[in-house]
Amino acid sequence: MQQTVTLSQLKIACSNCNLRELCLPVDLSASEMQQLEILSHAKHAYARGDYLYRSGDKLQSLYAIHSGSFKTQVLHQDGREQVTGFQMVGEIIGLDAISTGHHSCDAVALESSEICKLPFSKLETLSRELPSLQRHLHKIMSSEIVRSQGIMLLLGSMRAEERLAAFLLNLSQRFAARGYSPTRFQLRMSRQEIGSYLGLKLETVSRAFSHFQAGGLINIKARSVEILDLERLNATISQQRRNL
Amino acid sequence: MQQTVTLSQLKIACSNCNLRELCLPVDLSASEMQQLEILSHAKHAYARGDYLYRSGDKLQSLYAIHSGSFKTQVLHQDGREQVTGFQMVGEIIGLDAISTGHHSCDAVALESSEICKLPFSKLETLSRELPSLQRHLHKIMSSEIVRSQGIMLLLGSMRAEERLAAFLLNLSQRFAARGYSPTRFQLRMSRQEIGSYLGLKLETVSRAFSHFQAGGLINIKARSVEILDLERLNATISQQRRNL
DNA sequence: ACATCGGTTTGATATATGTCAAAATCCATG
DNA sequence: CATGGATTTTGACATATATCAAACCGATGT
Repeated sequence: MQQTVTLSQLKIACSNCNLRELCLPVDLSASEMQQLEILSHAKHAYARGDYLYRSGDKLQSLYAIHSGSFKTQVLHQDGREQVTGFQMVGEIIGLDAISTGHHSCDAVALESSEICKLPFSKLETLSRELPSLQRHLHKIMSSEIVRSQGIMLLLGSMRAEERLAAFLLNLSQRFAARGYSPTRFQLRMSRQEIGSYLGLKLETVSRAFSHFQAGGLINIKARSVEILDLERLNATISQQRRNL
Repeated sequence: MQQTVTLSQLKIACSNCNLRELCLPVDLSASEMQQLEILSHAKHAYARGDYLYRSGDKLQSLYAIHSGSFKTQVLHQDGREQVTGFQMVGEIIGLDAISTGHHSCDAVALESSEICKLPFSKLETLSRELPSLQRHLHKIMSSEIVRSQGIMLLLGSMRAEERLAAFLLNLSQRFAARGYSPTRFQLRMSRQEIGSYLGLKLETVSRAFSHFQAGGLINIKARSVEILDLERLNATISQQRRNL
């Protein structure tokens, strides 16, 4: 017999560990809830620069970011590196390791951060019993696929300033979704890292920022950003055409 | 009571529908096998240029390519398009739709092709009962994530000829894995499409091909490719450095 | 307060790739 | 087998972004 819990109870359970991405507004029995909770009790701290995992590490867990932020990067043998994403509170990382059982990229803390580890084998077992968890896991993975389609579009067919505008707008939305200001925020990453992510050199990133500033689109001083004109920033994308 | 089937039986079942990616060398009971088979009986034909699905279409199935090949592409509102992948026999497409319940890209046949539809809801139900199917589904999704990391690296930090070399080598491996020659094959896509995929203009693709040909790395005439020097083609990548 | 060090901005110049255009080739169709 | 439209190749030139270098700035620690 199932004793269902209310949505608010569930939310409290979630906010314990801030599993924004993992929790769904679904009915779960109390015992199911408990099962879910055992997944996410341990919390681990990382300092700026710490590796959450490295390419080649064995798959153990997925990682829910409880606070702080991370970057993921892939390294080519010759030392080239490419930042593949910036992750913030509530996002799940580590999905790359499911494919081979070993991570295919590094995850590095951009600031002091806390992580909830979600042992993957437990997650798999549990998601066989909880369809809504299963569904959600699938959605998280699929979202990551969709996200990377967006990056491909960006890298493959946008020019420098369009890329940077897209980047800023994406951050803006994600901050907004977390209840922070969509127009004033701190960048957690360097120009170099932004450049790597966007397929640009750091100087190009810097110049594009300066240009946006000169145009009155943003205010930027070092790493603190204020978006002054979301409208025009949006219009920046898809203005300069480049018919690939 | 479970009556397990042998590996070879399973392979036969797979080769029916060529679900290279979907089937695992695992023990399944005969009834489980039957369940799996009901997924994959229908086969559908597509002609060159036909859409398998379009961006916005509702998620119905995942699609296993039984023969032929496809491209996937995302469209930006302004008409810009980016090819996000070329898929061939045995590969599964449609994963992008799981996230929102609607497809986020188009899938277009590059030649006459046949598709096995795998109704996603059945796949989800079934994978709750068959852990090895569950695991495999997860692996397929994760592989797609890993693949796109590779594309990001390519688009973000390689130069034109490196990209094209990586592209050719990737095709070569995939043909080899399917029992075809790794050194002689037909391209199913135009220079334009290759360019879109690699973030280059078609002229640049053409020039790079010509350059490889002049260097004795490949023989290319229209869409038929012969790789003459896999070694040096490999070395092309990671030679010209670009420290992003 | 000062020195130091990474990160950022800005300038001058170089270069890879895009753009435009024309010729060559391929392929489908009658 | 011939024709015409699409695709591909090649050339000349333009341009966005990289490269190299110097100055600037802000945080950190002495």
